[in-house]
Amino acid sequence: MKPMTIGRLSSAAKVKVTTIRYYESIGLMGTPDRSASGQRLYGSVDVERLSFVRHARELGFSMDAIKDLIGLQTEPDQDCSAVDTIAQKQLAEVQKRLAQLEALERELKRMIENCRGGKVGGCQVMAAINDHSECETDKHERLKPL
Amino acid sequence: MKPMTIGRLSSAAKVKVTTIRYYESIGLMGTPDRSASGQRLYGSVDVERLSFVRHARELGFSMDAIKDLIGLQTEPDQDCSAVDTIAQKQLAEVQKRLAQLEALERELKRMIENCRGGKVGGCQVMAAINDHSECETDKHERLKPL
DNA sequence: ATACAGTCTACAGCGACTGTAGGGGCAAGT
DNA sequence: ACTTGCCCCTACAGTCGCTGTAGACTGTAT
Ligand SMILES: [Zn+2]
Ligand SMILES: [Zn+2]
Ligand SMILES: [Zn+2]
Ligand SMILES: [Zn+2]
Repeated sequence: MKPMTIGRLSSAAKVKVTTIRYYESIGLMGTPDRSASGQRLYGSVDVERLSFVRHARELGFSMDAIKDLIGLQTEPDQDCSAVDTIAQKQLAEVQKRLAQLEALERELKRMIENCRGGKVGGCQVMAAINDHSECETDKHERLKPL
Repeated sequence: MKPMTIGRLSSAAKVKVTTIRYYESIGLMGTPDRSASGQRLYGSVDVERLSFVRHARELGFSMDAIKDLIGLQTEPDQDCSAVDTIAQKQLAEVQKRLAQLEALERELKRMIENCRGGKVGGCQVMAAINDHSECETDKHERLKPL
């Protein structure tokens, strides 16, 4: 149960040192104990918490959603429907993005297939970017990070 | 052929006024003429160029790629293979992101299906986020914006 | 004792915008 | 001529989730 420094936590949880400090700054990791010289000290509970955050990020959850999930984790007697709602929202986001990207894939493929080479002036890829008429226009919503 | 103000260009090309000024600031739109009082003045060629940029953005191309495409557009006698290479790279990006998101979808679905309700302490969604062992780990690369 | 790796704070930068503050301009209606 | 109200201008801060940098200090191994 001896405390570990931020570097050890970093390799245990596979989250970069700078990212851990960033998470602390946005209130995701609480304020750790400090050694006499001011170094942050962590325990195994922090490894778990940080691994949880990492996996949630890998699943595409926003920091806000993760804050909510961590809040719920500390109240294990509450009904889990709040958790499931967050996960379902995330699934819906992922599926929406999938639909958008599938449309992009079709459009890009079509553009590339139509091009028979030659000069830029006659390139079908260029023409297709210039011309919106072949779009699945409703799929051209803003692509946000996910 | 009378010039239009930035607002007219904005509605003609469906790109926000602030975004047009931003594109100018990063060198994507050249430096427009100005009226005596300093207002930007555009012509129909700018509508086309800006629409091209918008469609390329909607297709997920980065600003750097779009700069390259615009550069190529002004040399219509070159071979179009450079264009096609950019488009193929973009398609590859889209397909990579699709694979990642499909893995996320499967993982989220499985988590949600496994949850039988009850308290947070026993929630399978929480458990699955805590436990990486059921992951398609290789699909957990960083999700970058696209 | 010295070298080297790790840690500290504070701040700037990324991409692709969006929003705000505080001003000036322009056409139509009265 | 004057007012109303929208349009335009610049310059800068904020968004998200980090990442990188600078410069100083600490901890450990040889
Ligand atoms: Zn081509
Ligand atoms: Zn399209
Ligand atoms: Zn549940
Ligand atoms: Zn996973």
